[in-house]
Amino acid sequence: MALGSPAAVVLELMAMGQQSAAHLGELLRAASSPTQLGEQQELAAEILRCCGRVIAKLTAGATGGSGKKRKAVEALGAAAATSSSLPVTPTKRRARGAEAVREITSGTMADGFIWRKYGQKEINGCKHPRFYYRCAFRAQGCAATRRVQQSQDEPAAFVIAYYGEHTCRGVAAAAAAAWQEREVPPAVINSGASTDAAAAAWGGADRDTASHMPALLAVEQRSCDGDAPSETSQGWSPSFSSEVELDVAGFDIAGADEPWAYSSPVWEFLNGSFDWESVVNCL
DNA sequence: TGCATTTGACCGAT
DNA sequence: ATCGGTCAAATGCA
Repeated sequence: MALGSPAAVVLELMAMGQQSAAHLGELLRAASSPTQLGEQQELAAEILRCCGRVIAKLTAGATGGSGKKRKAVEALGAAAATSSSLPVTPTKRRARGAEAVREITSGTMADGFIWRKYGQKEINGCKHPRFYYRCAFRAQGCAATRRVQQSQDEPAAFVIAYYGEHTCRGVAAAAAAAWQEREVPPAVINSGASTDAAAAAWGGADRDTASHMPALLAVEQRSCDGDAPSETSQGWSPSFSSEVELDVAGFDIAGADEPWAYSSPVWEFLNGSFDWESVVNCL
């Protein structure tokens, strides 16, 4: 299945849905009374099953998918097994082993947010290094960070722990609105090949900067003052300058000429303009 | 030349 | 003392 093809888009969306449903299940378990629990849990489980069936169908129907890609898909399915816990107020230096706001296992590093890498560390007892990212809108006061660790036994999977809450959603949403007003022409989907798991997880380019546009950001909007990203010098200006390559949930978008211009099948899905007919034909 | 990324150093927690 | 998280100078790329 070609990366960026309609079927790939559906696969990606289903994985996102599966992840969300799993998270919802967690929340329900925590918030519901025992009497409500059964029905709500069943509903969440039903969503998971539906997503799972679509993913299974698409995976089975995929032509010539590499082993690596398959693994990534499997890992996405495994992402349903997520856990959430207590919120943590970010401090300058996080206490070792401090609990993440959310921790997931995913076949992709794409999560709809824009991250900037600020560190990498070899961790005792881990084959793979650990990556540290913070939100690209740190200058606007967004304190969200995440820690990415390639899974020991499943190289195509990444354990992603999130710390702090995003307060930059309003910025991204405003940018999205601006984009829609401008009716940017269709962007080019970059489906470049990748060799290692990390690169694959980024959808072909091992670049985290400006790579994951707010598919999720636009869903949940929260205000955050500040305009375009502006932090500079020693690196806190997100790289949405002239030639931006964007990647929404794993699909690279090249050719946008606006800092916040982005277009992708995933985005089309989210704003309701997705071409379902092509998907049906594809299947 | 300006930018993002890399990587060794630093610092706080255990 | 050790380990993990962050900082920031050095480096590389467009």
